[in-house]
Amino acid sequence: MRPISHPDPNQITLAEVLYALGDPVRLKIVKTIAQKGEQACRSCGGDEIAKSTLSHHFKILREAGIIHTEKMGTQHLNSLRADDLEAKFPGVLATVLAAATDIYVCDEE
Amino acid sequence: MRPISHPDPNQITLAEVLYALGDPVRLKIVKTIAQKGEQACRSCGGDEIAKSTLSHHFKILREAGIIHTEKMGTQHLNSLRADDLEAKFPGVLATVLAAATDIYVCDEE
DNA sequence: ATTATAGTTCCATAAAATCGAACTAATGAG
DNA sequence: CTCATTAGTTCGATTTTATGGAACTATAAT
Repeated sequence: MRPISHPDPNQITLAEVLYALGDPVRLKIVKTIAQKGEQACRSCGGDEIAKSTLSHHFKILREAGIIHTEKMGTQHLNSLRADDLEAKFPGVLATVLAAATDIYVCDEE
Repeated sequence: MRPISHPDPNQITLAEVLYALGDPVRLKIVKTIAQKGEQACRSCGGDEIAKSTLSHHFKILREAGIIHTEKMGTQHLNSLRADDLEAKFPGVLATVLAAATDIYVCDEE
């Protein structure tokens, strides 16, 4: 297992951020973290989606600079890089989250 | 050539909009229309990109509900559906456009 | 030590993007 | 009217990306 790497703020591009947000599953993950705080990967996705696919979605979000992933025991805690994003692309994450009314937050414990 | 169809406002989804915006070429097209008004397809894309690919990008934008395409003689005029988008997802398009400082507008005549 | 949990990685398949070439539709020149 | 031009679309082939199952790694708990 390779170490978890995150892009520097100056490596984050708008197109990549929007692309990462442009998927219902990832939008749901982001909204869940925004509303409920740090989340483990498994707490998003329900049973509908394969573990490997979920892992892939988190990778896309991480590489786009949207989330920060930290190892915590057996699980990975994911948080939003809200400050970095706000500094680079003011208002984008906030308006997107506000507009995501049709996306339901994950309800795992 | 099939007639040009556009989604109703109620068919427009946030994920699809963000996905459509999540590509440098399409972001450039949208920014160009926003800044310079209605544009023909060929006026965006320069020489780097194949005609068929450009056509595909316009289709993605159209199907996502971001642009409206109207036939005008031999060319197609594309305009932003800014009002529809603002009504559905307030602030999203505006903040994205404001954040797209690294995207250069097309300079064709 | 063994078992369980959380993720990742690998591999094969399915879906989407890209581009060249052939096509369609409207315009304009002769 | 016919022929050529311009603007886009559509088609088919190739490349890229997504998805999910199976095997693997790492930490924790019993």
